[in-house]
Amino acid sequence: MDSDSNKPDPHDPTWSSLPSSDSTFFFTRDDDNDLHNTHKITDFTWSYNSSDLSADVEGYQPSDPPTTTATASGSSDSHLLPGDQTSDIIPPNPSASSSSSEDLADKNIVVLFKIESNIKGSYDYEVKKKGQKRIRQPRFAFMTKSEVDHLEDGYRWRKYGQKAVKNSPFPRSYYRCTNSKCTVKKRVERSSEDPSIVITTYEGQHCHHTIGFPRNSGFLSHEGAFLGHFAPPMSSHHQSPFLYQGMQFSHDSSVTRSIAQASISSASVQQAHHQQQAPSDTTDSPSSVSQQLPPLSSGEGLLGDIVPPGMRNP
DNA sequence: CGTCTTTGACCTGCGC
DNA sequence: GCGCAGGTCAAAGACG
Repeated sequence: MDSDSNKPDPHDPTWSSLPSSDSTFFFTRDDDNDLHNTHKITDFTWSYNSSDLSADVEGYQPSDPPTTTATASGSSDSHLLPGDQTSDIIPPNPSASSSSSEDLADKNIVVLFKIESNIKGSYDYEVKKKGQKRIRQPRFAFMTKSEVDHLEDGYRWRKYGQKAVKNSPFPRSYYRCTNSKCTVKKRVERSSEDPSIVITTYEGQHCHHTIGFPRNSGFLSHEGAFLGHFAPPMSSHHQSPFLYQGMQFSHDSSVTRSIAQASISSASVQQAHHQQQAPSDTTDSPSSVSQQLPPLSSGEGLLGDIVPPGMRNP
């Protein structure tokens, strides 16, 4: 019964589903995880593909190995309704993060959230469009406290649309993976309630590697080197060095990698920002985010490219 | 010249 | 059927 207490129960008043568009649900817990009021790191990952639904959830503590791991699994063959799917999914254990909430609040990072439940109760639903069937793929959304709207995640994206969102002063941007064989899309929008939070929704799964050696883009060159450390080949089942982040990837979910990479990118930005704001603050845990990353040259690389000039140290 | 962003038009689903 | 909102297309322009 203990494990059930961590499941989002629609009848449990301590769990709530934040309103969001379409069929996306952000589960949070009023007593501990109010995304609008707290800035906690609660890193966890999801593995999700067409034949198997599973999730690895890990509480993250800066100085300790992951203390909480939960796994939920299911099968698309079971024809679960959306509610059933999400109720099978175990969100991060609030207690695992609460022990370090003071430190984590300083990191100024929000993470994230899984989701996905498909419209109309079907796992994959099809929509006829000009004689063709369009398959709506599973979606994953997460929230990141970031000043950067479009979080880098190791893939190249082409923006194909932007729309104003009702009841929100911030537009929603639509991106598509630039790989012609890849159908992954993502939406990026800012929370209307907390403009510092970026909501990114991925749809689909990459069928290719991240960008290892991109074109002559300064950012991507650094990023490629960065991801070269972190992103295993899709065929690899070795443990990812992302364990440094308290994350663990299961199977081959490139979407999961995208999410985690974006989260780390954001974490790096926020960490840089944090250091810039309080350069003399040495009270951070020695295993804070940036210190767990492979060394990057000072002011260069990922941080140097992501962080707006105004945020950088001179 | 290739790539990417912008942006108005268009398409689709849904509620009334 | 109509209107609204979300999502997508594609032409035009910007940029390196």
